[in-house]
Amino acid sequence: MPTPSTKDRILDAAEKLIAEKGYDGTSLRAITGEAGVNLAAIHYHFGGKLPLFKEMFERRVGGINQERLRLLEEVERQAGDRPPSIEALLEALLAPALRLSTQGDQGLARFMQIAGRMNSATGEHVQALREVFREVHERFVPACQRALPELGIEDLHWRMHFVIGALCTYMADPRRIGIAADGLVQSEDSEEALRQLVAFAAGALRAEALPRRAGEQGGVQR
Amino acid sequence: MPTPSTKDRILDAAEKLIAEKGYDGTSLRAITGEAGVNLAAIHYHFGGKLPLFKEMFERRVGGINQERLRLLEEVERQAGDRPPSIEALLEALLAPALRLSTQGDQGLARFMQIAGRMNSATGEHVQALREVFREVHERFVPACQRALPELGIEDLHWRMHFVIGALCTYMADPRRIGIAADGLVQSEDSEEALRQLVAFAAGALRAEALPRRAGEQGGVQR
DNA sequence: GTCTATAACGGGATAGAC
DNA sequence: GTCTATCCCGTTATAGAC
Repeated sequence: MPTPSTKDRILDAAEKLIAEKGYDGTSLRAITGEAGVNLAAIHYHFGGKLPLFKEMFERRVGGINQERLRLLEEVERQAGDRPPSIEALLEALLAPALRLSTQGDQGLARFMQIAGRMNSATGEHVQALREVFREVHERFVPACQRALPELGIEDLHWRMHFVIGALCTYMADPRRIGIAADGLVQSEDSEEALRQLVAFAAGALRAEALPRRAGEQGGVQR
Repeated sequence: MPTPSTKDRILDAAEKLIAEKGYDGTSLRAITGEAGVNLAAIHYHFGGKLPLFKEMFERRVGGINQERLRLLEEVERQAGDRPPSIEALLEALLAPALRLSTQGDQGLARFMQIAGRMNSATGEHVQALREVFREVHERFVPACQRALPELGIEDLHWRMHFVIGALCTYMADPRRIGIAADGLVQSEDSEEALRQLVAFAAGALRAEALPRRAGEQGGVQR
């Protein structure tokens, strides 16, 4: 394989370091050190820290979201007129994110960490990139609605948000659940993670809504 | 009400700014500016940025976790010999976090944002504080196991992790779901959030595990 | 396209007067 | 307990040689 270009070396180094220390915690100098390039090279190729981050992010995210949409179309095609199964839809949404983090190179795994953290992070670098997921969101919500005709649209929005939250929390640190469970769980096996998360999310989406309570507010009796 | 002490003004200012810009994105100088105190006062009272963050965090987190444990004991007491309902357990875990963020002062709401973000953030300031939640975790997992005797302990660990992920994602930015749903959702009503998240998590925890697949890896047919 | 050198600034921390 | 002044370092960004 050919030696990566300077640009790619910078992108790879940024990916690695930002995965470890976050955007604010990673200096351009740290990146140049890791990449073995000069500080000025970053400004030459990217124009600054924020554009570098954007390009680093966009390099990866497109493929993942395209794969999600491709799988979604496949599920819908196979379903024909019948509503698709919610498990199949969830797998289309979740599998690319979970799977590409171990099938591809190490850079992809690091990128997934960054993406997972971005879901609940703050800062301008985050705001600039959040809309990249809008198309996926807007395609999957109606599809899930067809799969779950009994579920109100409000409830569905809440629940999709929670599902994404669970996904991103896992992605942000795939090892942590193994640590919390004292090694009882093979938390870095992406097929196991997918199996677990699909079962979890399908059960959650199929749950009956709880009744609204008459303002008593509190009390655990039930 | 008496004028808050310098120490409290610093803590309040740190809370506000870190909620907006994160730990790395908030400078001590920004905090002194917001609090109307001198830079040296921070070092005098706290000894540095990291100790300030720790004290800011510990000021709030203890009460929330104690409330969780108190509610858990109440649920277990009411259940007696019978296994408690999973909804009651989830409410004990989730209600303090969701409710205190709107019942208390604004500082509490900000704190909950920080805590939610810390769940999937990186950096040393995070690592230092993660163990504060261990006792809650270690008390709730067995309680949920009693409520769900059919669920394997491995599966339970995965699912509790996902539930916390959904909770923290909501806490990290309670308005975002309302934005994503185009105002269809009253996302800042903590009682509604509680109702939604308890229903979601109860359905998720009660779901049947999916079968392990025989290594075929991929394919959405089902 | 890559380098050195440096500008211009902001960061956390601290000494010492009051 | 609070202030000023300052140290020392790291930050992004840029000018200009090669």
